[in-house]
Amino acid sequence: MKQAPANTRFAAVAVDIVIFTIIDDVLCVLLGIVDRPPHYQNIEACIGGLVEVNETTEAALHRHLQTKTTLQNLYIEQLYTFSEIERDKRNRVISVSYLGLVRQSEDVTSLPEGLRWCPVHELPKLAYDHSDMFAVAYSRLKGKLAYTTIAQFLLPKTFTLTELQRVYELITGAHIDKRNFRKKLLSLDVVKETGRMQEGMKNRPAALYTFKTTKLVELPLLT
Amino acid sequence: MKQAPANTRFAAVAVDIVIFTIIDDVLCVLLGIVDRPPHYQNIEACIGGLVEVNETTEAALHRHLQTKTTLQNLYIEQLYTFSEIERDKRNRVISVSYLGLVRQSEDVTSLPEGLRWCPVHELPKLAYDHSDMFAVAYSRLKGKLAYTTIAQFLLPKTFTLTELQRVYELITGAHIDKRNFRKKLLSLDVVKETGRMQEGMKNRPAALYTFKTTKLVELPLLT
DNA sequence: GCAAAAGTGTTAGGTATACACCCATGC
DNA sequence: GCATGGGTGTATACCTAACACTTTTGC
Repeated sequence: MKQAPANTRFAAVAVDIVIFTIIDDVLCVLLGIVDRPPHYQNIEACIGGLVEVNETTEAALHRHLQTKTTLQNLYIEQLYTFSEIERDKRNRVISVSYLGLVRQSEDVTSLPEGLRWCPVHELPKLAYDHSDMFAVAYSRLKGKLAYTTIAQFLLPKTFTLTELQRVYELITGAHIDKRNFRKKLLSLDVVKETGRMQEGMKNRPAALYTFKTTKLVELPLLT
Repeated sequence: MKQAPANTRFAAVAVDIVIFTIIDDVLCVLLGIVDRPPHYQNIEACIGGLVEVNETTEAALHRHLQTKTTLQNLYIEQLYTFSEIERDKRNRVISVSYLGLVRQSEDVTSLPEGLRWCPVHELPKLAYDHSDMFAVAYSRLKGKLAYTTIAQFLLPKTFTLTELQRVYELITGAHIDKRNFRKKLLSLDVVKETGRMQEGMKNRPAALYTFKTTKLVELPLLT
């Protein structure tokens, strides 16, 4: 195993991830119970864990996600590195934080013991500096919504245009005109009709769309 | 001094900074000679250094800037954290990188031995993963130029509108119409006339402007 | 008076916004 | 047939983009 330089026994490096999803028309974030007396008891935080000497921060993140959740196919991007000396009152830990998005689907709601989806508007005070971390993540999400197709990672692979519009409305908090939204979106040439229709609705069924690519595309989706 | 957890003797954490400035109408980046045999000889890199256990990454960055350069009043923002295991062939080092901008002024060109300003279009292959780091920094700079007033940190405190326009043209590589640029800029209400004029020009002297605030302001400065 | 850069308005085309009604389905 | 959300077009205001000449200064 590759060693750190002998004279630089350093702080631990950790990764933490702020994971968003939409459940029942509410934007939620994944929180886990922290139980680390004396400083952190009866308090929640984003999930994460230490980085080993022989793994990248991305590898560490995936390892912690696998051992602590059953979530699959997340969209992940690096967010910010937090290094305040007292950010973890127990030890010196530098944290590389990530933003994660999970598509809406059934298995999202089946979480292991100790984890929960918390609506972002009911967020409690979090352990460590995770309240700041959440704020950075939420701000990044809002920002990227406007000029990328990041919303796709909060929706099922196929979705109705109304569902996509709701993602924008939920996260920006603003009402969007249905006709203008569709006109703009279709002009950007990033989604295509699947030809299939929503089923089991008690009203007129909506056409199902899908993004042309699962990559994040940069373009001004909202003005 | 606060200790790292006993069981987490970790890789070193470093900071590195990609510093841009404009010299003689050319966008340049600060490089320093690296001399670390056997892997890194006769090669340049961005400046940086290790983070100590009892300092934040920002504090470490300022410490290394002070000891290695005479630059003052930089604009600095965190960029990205690089953690590839082999990114430094000598030891495991995670690097928190920063973007730095220095205003054009005389003292910018008086650099200590071993440092130089390299035009971004003549950039050599850099040590470690600093070529990637540069690419991320350059991309961030281009991106933020479009929707913030970040250009102010590449200009003297007072400047002419033509100088400001040149910053945009240099970094985006696109020609901008003078009349449209001025109209847009003035409508955004971020700069004000100082009332003073450029002196010593062999042509008509230009009015000197200044930004209303030295904070970074977010707004669409370019379409 | 000539060279060099500063400064200034108008028009046309495209984009954003505001707005209301009919349609398809389940019950 | 009624309640529910799906789906569609137009008119206006605004913003963007293209474009050329006069002004001021140093030499």
